[in-house]
Amino acid sequence: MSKYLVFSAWPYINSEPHLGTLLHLISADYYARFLRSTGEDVISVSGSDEHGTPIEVEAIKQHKNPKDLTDEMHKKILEILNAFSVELDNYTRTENEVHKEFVRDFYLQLEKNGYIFKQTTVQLYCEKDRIFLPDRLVVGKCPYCGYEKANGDQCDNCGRLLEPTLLIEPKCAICGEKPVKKETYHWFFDLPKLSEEISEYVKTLDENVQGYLKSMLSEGLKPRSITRDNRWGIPAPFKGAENKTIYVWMEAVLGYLSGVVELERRTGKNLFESFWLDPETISVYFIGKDNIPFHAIILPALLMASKKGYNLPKKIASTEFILFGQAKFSKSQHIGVWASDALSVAEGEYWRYAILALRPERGDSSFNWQDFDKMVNSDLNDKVGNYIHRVLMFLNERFGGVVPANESASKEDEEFSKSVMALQEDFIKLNYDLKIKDAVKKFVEAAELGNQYFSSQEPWSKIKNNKPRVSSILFNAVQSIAHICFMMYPVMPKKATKLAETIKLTKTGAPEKWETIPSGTKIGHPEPLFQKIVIKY
RNA sequence: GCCGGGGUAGCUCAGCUGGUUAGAGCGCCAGACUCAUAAUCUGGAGGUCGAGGGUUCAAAGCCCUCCCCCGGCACCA
Repeated sequence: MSKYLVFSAWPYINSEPHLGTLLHLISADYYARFLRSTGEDVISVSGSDEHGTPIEVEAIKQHKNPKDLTDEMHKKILEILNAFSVELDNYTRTENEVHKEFVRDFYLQLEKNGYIFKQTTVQLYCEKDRIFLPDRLVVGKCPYCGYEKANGDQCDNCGRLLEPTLLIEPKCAICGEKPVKKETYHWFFDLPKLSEEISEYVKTLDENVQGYLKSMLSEGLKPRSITRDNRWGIPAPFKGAENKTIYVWMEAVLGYLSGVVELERRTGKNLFESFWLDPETISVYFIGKDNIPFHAIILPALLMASKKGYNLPKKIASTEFILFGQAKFSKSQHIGVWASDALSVAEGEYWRYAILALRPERGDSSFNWQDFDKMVNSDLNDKVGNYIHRVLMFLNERFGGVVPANESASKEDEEFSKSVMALQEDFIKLNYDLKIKDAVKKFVEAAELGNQYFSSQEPWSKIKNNKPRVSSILFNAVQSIAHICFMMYPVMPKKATKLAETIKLTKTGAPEKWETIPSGTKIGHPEPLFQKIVIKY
């Protein structure tokens, strides 16, 4: 048994989450459930990332207080997570007091350790909105192609990288007024000081992750500013920084720690020290590729700089993007699938299967409704659901719902049980290797084997003259369902739990033996586990 | 421009430490069965593996050149 910290990237809650955001939360929930079902010691944490400029801007647009806005959004997220059966040990938010206190203490410690310095910079400022504008929030005419709506950091039309000062007729993206240059000062994290340690550390990560960091590392790490002139955020703890807040990213990543502190206080168990300070703890981070620098460089560097001996990220399970057809999900262009759209089409657990089976572990993967239709109606309903149902109905009709004895075993039975057990072993190994996309499909493959077995053995015709043989067939078919149930659990916990109740499967762990449901067990009345859905597309 | 990922059957993808006639699912065509939510099972057709060159007894896989798509390039979270 090992200790595991399972984390999902914290969703930034300026808008409703879409499939891509849900992917990490569902992956983390899946993985935590899998690990626990095999007997590991697991803590899973995530939360709403709710500070920073985009939310402040959104609040200005909606004429709301940022806190009221994120209160609403956080509540909505909790409902969404519930609908997708995501039950982490602690899903919290960056507005919680434990987090704020933790972050302030953490940065004071870094200052004490000599990793913080102050520097003056010049930025664009909107006098009307009283806000410093990040590059992206400045729009204007591209000096290269003349595109009117170029952002301060990049022109979407010609793709060139820009500086806000290069824009012709720069305007504030919020109100359209012309911004002014204004001097300000910020506190910086001295990342270069840790260059060597970070370079060494990065070598312990997946090659895929290293690829994304190559250019960053070869160009040399640069200091990273910790503070912002925003009003909405955690007040910076440094002397003279009373009117500054901490840059969202630099505080949100610390939620992985504060979330465990919070959990510890709630449960009264010694969790923080036990998990976070144990170098043997296996920490797994489910994130998108866009978050790699923060998780593979900034977070470890912060942890190193604290000199507390915190567990550095061990496995960064980053994924590529889920595309909608050929296009990237886009809120402004209404491309993609958002949580509430998804739930109006199918229940959350169907989506868990679809999203995990689509996990873009290798390259970008693309979502389309035809495939989703197939995954739900064919994989889940026709193959898995129908296999379970046909077996249990047969058992009900011919054996009064009582699992018969294995009276007349045959070579085919043995082959079948071996194949299913092999699938289960694959399933376990793939999960430990974080090949979730493949692991998730194993219960469907098991049901396919079951359907083949059942069809080839034809118990419905043998029942006429060879009942002992039929007893064995049903015995084996029922056992296979127990194994399917185990593999299905992390994917669709509620469905699997319902199935477990029906077949009287009491043990929750991996069935070690083929014979998991003893002969003589009276199973419950079978109800179809899945329903077909109708999708308009 | 630099860095990274990708380009394999109509579609979605696997295979990529080089080695039998390149695989799966869906879709399509044909057949079987009736226990089951008309579900299932069996068989078939279909690809010069982005382009060209090279290394090798042997390349989808390694090397070189080029083309196309996506992402990153650090005060966007």
